[in-house]
Amino acid sequence: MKPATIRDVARHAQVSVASVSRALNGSDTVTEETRKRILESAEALQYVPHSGARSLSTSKTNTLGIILPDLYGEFFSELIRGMDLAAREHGYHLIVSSSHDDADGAATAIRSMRGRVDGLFVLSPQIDSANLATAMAGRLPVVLMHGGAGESTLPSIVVDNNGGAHAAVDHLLATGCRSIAHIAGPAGNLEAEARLAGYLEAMAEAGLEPHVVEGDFNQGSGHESAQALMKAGRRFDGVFCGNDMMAIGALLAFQEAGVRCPEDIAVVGFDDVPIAALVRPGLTTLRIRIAETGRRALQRLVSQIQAAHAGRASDPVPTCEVVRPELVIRSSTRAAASTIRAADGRPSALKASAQGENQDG
Amino acid sequence: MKPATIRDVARHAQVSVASVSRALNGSDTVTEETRKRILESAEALQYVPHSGARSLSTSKTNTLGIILPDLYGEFFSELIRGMDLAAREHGYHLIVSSSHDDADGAATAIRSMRGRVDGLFVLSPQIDSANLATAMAGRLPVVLMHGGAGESTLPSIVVDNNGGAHAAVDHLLATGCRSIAHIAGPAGNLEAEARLAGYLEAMAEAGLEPHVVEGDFNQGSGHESAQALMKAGRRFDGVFCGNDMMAIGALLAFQEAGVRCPEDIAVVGFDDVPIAALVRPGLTTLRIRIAETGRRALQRLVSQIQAAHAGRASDPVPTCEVVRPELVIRSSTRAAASTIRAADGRPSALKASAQGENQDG
DNA sequence: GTGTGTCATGTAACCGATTACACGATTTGA
DNA sequence: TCAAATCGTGTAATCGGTTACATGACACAC
Repeated sequence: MKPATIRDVARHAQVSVASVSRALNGSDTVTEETRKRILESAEALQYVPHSGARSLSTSKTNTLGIILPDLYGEFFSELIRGMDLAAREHGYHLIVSSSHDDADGAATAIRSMRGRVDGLFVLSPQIDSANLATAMAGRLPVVLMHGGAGESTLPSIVVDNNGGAHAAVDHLLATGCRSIAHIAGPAGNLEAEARLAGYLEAMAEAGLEPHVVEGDFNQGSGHESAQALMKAGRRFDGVFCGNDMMAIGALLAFQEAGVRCPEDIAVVGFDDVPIAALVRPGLTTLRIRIAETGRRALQRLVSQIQAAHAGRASDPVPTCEVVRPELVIRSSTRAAASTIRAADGRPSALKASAQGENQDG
Repeated sequence: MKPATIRDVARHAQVSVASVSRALNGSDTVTEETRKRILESAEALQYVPHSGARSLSTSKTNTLGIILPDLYGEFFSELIRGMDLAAREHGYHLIVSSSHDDADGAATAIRSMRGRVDGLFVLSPQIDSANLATAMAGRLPVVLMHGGAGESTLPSIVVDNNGGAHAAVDHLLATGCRSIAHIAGPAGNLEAEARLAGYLEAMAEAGLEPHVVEGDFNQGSGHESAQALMKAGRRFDGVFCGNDMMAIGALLAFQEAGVRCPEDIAVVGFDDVPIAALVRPGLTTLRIRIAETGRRALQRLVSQIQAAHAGRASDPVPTCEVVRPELVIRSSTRAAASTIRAADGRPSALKASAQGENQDG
């Protein structure tokens, strides 16, 4: 009835527990014949090593934890997909804890994971969670993933939100826009703030007057903000939205008001969520290869763990890896001025759009 | 340097390890004063109990595993969100293993989780994985989640795909459609097959001639299948698609061909993914409360574990819980015939659409 | 034949928590 | 005043692996 232990297997195969352990872990010197006998016994008894016992003696759990914020949707699952694939290659399991919308919740989650993971990913769009992770995690290897600048004292992977915002504005400029507004994400969200900063910088560089409306990253707020823009005293010919969902809300608002996109106003989003390729007009946006980023994050964490295990405390200089978003041009923006003469259609935009239909690269 | 153990805490607080254990697990009788001293020592030493050691002596891991197929996107993250919330309430952690597109991969994942979880969720749209789970899991409590009929010998939660398909066809009939096609999901997928069966039954009941095109659940195949329908000898006034993504592909194909929806052809999807409310026209579909389903699945598994622990082997009759999808009417279908005379607009449809805009209820 | 080295295998200590049982101190009741 | 009950705390066995070290068999060299 009770699950078989290593001693049961040893008895059944008429060898010692040490031999069983050696045979099962492949490593040491065991005769081919005894190994075979042991494997057969293990099979016969349906033996499964007790991970707790193993982790007790090796002081490794082969498990990594992921602390996620409350943002759900495509981003979440894509990230985990990439991580999981990589984790399996390295022989790790993944424990997730999602829906932490505040720093306290994240702290509790981190605490409850300590002792059962070898390393931790912390995704914290909230401002102070970064420091918090430092405090909570103690000696646990951590990889931070957030959208702020690289001022953290921990190894991290960040999206170059600032650069992405720059690229968005530059693209709008290149397609002839001169009056460009920004629908920003919620204050206090690092990603949102970095994108806003990038927008402001790019506008300043171009010598143009910025105009910002604050949204909350949801579709509804994009809709409202777009209406606010249309009511504003000024006429805009381009909008850079803090993320795709708000951009889609804005597209709908323009459509309802009879404002044509991109003829009257061009729209750029951020993230390249799958919906972005499906709405009409297709949304020009900045793509982040999420699964790929997850994979890289995992490799970072694993090599950090190995380093820690090998003696070296950790990276002397915790490096901050940057993921650069990539501009995906679809029909919500006009073709760049330089290509507009090439054909009557919109060749480059169409091509980019078609390419954008398939997920992830 | 090394993490503090319970003995370190005991020494620091000048008590025995037993008292520390008791104080930390809340349960037993400990003087308020010693408890306080112990908690202080634990805090001072940054003590974190070793989960492996604990699991060794209690033979519990407080961890549940989730085996997921390769389907990614909203469904995945919503499900885990619901599960995770419930798991936290019950004091459980969640280990995920995703991207198992075949039975072998799932088997490997199940094997590698044995011994480190107290129970397992298996999501298996592939036909034979159900039996496979039985074989692999051994005495481990399992909750199966799939879309087939309830013939399994294990406790399971299934979506009533057949009934949902019925409802979709009935709705199309009620709005006046008489020539209804079905864009099916891939053969071999339980969900797809149950939806197809529901469609065929409903059509037979209505005495109508069915017409099926096979897709693969992706947007692209919906697009192609819709084109195939337009080229078919017959003219259709309604399409029921196996899922929302294919329905969206179909909507685009109709739009491109100048076929109006819902005037020329009405479209119904399945799943109610968030995009469904965002496309124009808003997609009428069958909503599954994914997060809620995840929460219920978790409670099932936990009570099963408790039952097993309390002595009873498991449910004598493994019950199969059914989740009934709910029809969400948006503007991709006409209003039902009975309400069409109520006003010139499309009151019931609009109302349902607005309601459908907010996620999950 | 004895010594030395190699190699497969066995013995037992250890990892860190839980908990049955033991123990001593105090309270309660007759 | 003594026996019994109650209560807080300590001691040590236990969970199931891993692994340093011990052991014994055998080969080879002298």
